[in-house]
Amino acid sequence: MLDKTFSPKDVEGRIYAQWRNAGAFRAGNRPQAEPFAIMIPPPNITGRLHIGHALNSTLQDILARFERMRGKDVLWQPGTDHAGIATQLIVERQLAERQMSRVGLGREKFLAEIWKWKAESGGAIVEQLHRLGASADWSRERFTMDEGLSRAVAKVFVELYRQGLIYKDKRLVNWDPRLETAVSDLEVENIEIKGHLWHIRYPIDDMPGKFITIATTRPETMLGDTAVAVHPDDERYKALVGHTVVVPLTGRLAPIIADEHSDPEKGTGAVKITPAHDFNDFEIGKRHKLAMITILNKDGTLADTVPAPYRGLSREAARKKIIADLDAAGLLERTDAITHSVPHDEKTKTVVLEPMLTEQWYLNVEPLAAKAIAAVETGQTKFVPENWTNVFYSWMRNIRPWCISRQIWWGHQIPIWYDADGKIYCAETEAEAFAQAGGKTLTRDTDVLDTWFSSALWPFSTLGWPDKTPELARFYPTSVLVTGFDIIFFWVARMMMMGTHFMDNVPFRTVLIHNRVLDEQGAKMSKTKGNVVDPLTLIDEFGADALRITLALTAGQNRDMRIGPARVETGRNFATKLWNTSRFCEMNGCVTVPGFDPAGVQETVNRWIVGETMNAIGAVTAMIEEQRFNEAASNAYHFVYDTFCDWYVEITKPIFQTGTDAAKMETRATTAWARDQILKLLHPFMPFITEELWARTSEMPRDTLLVLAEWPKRIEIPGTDAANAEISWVVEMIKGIRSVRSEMNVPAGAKIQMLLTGASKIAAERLARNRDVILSLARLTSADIADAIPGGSAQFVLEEATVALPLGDVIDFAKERARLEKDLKKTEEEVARFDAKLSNEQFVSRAPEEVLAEQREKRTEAATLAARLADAIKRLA
RNA sequence: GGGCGGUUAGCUCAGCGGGAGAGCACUUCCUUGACAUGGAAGGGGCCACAGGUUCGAUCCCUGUACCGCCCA
Repeated sequence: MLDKTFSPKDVEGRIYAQWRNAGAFRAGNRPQAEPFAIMIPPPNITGRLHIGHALNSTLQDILARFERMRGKDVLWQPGTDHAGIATQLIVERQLAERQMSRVGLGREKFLAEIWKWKAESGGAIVEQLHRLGASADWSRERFTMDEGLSRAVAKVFVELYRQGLIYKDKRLVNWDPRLETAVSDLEVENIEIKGHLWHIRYPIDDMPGKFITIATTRPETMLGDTAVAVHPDDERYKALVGHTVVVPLTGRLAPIIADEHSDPEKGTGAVKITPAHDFNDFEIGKRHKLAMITILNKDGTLADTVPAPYRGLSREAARKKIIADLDAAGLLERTDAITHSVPHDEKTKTVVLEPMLTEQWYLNVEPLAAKAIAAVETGQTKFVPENWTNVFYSWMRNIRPWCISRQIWWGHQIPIWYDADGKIYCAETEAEAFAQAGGKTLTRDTDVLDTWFSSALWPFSTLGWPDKTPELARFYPTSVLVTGFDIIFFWVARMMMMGTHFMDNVPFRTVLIHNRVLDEQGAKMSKTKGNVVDPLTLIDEFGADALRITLALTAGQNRDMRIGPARVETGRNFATKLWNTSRFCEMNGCVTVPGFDPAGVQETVNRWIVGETMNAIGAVTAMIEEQRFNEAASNAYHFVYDTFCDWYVEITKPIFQTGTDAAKMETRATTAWARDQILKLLHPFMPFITEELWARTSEMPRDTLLVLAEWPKRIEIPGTDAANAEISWVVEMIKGIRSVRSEMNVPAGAKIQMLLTGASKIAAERLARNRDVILSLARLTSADIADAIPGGSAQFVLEEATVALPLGDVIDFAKERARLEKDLKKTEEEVARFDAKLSNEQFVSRAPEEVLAEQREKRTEAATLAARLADAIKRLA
């Protein structure tokens, strides 16, 4: 006997182990079947499961379980990435606590420390995915720093190098002065902060007493100024172009140049140019062949290239001193308070990044992007929803060279070696490089590659590339990638480029972009705000199934979704309902009958639920196929809750109490069958509870675990339409009676009589067949056909007939009249609306015939109802 | 500045050319033999605004306002 409620925490761990022991998640078990592959967007090893992962993984799992049940050979490829910067940061911090440092340890020992950390803490997120029920093939779990994946990285680098697409260049990069490494453009977060616009006078060298005033938000960079620029058409400054200024505090002479970049509307219209510390200025510097003076050390302090008083100062201190010094010199004209956006590091959002002139490795991604764009244009890869295609295009069409080197140690070290003369050798292995160099002494480039470089290879490196493995042949291109819109640039774009370039085929057929998860108030979750919803807490409190079905129900076609405990309660309540309805089935002896044929049932209510179940199967299947998860979940939810629990189970209760043996037997079998279909339909959304019920609702051991059971198929069953008409009639009858009872304040316990007048032969037969159900669910003592309606009756109209409830003294005539008149008024308004439409010549002549017929039909129905209501009111008097 | 999304019941959202829907919240009633993590019955909406297309617009088009996101 099932317990009264479902206890997720007692079940989830056991069931998950059962699935894994059965090898249920393994790919490759069905060599004859159609393959279906999903690549997990690898979470990074420093990560903890957040609600976004929970949504992402739930959707992938729904697809994986659905396709597995449909008989496909499913590969859901799991794994993690090494998160170069984040991981190094964590381990460095831990070393600092032990009074140790990265540099102190040296590269080799430091890397050993990271591997040690990875072994201890790097698997947390994987464990958390297990708790969610993720049915990934863990036997194939990969890590971007694995031997095989590292080999893929080396091979890709070498090939791209040989193709001339990877090159070294000295240009501006976004520099993180705390980590002392270059970071990607995408890892820069521009944050609006309050600052100042300082107006500074630059004396003109050959015009004593004359100044040109520039405006800047970063006065400290003036120490690296090598020009002042004005717009060529700016009349105010035309005469000054070609003259020279003396850059204050440095005494350096710098030309006043004309360049379209200067915006006459902004500031004073004259801008200082610091080519080594500003992206725009860098371009201007190149155009005008200006000197590029780097004034910062790698740690962000001022370098020896600046005048002595400022050397070694932090950027902040230097700014303060410079402003004070300018002020003292009478060169500070004005200070405006403004807000402007300042580049910060994405991780901590506390470090101001600097454009720095450094030598880095770049990948010329333009030719790769062209292939990726073409693949989307020709429909080889589709974005769902489609409008994300434009986001992809706009990024790809404006793509810039990708700076792939990082000045850190944790990651794939760049496969480049230098000899004593600085000659470059690029090879997949050290031995190969030595061979190339003819045995010369070589030193390896100390930089590592951007983490995304290896992530970009994920769809094929995890399948064994560069080896020609069977998995690669079978599962590439993968079926669908499920991810959030925030990483279209980061990851999707890069996988598309590497996939099309190296595999000559797209990495995935569909890119499914899901919602971004906000908190219950609609705010972006962040640690600093403290509004992070922890999925594990939700799982502890409500169960993984409750969280999953809630996520699925909420995952609509809009951009955001909100999640919090209050919402997950809905899912938990649904799980309880499912549990208890199964418990009810059990108590009434509903056990699965082998070979049960749903087409063979005789009882109307059974034929009806068979038809409804088929409809639900059709709808849920179609909606998952269309990747409309909320629609799929919602269809399943309402079928189970409304159709099965609220009506089917209630209608069959009298059969179990007073029905014939044959009716009981058939109803038990049908109930068990419908319940089994429900467990299957819900399995992708709520795998734990359905698996548990699958096992516990069967007297005989099941042939298979539910996870491997066959997805139900929708079949046309003859006679379900008639059954549906009859049960709908019964339901309307019961609802009508309940409604009148409630409005007339008939006590819930009081049993009353019902008389059906004006009934057709069909209605009379329906009443006879379903009398027990109606008596029970509407709480009646009798339900009979009558010729006339007794006085003191409450009434309502059911199709051609009128239902009368002789309430005698109980009835409040004024109230009853008001109730009927309200209905009548509504119905008459409806009739009037249809009349207006149907008397519109334009409508009658232009609307399609079927619409016209439909409107006439509806008009007739409404008119009939109105007439009956009018009769009912007349009888009251 | 460029691009994209949103504006529907108190809240969160579905719907998307021919009779306004769900969940939660709210009101009333119900310790009915699966379930109070439950059941029954209700109240509540000029579908942001203004034009246009159409026989007909919450739905399509244009514009406006406001909110949000991304990019510069």
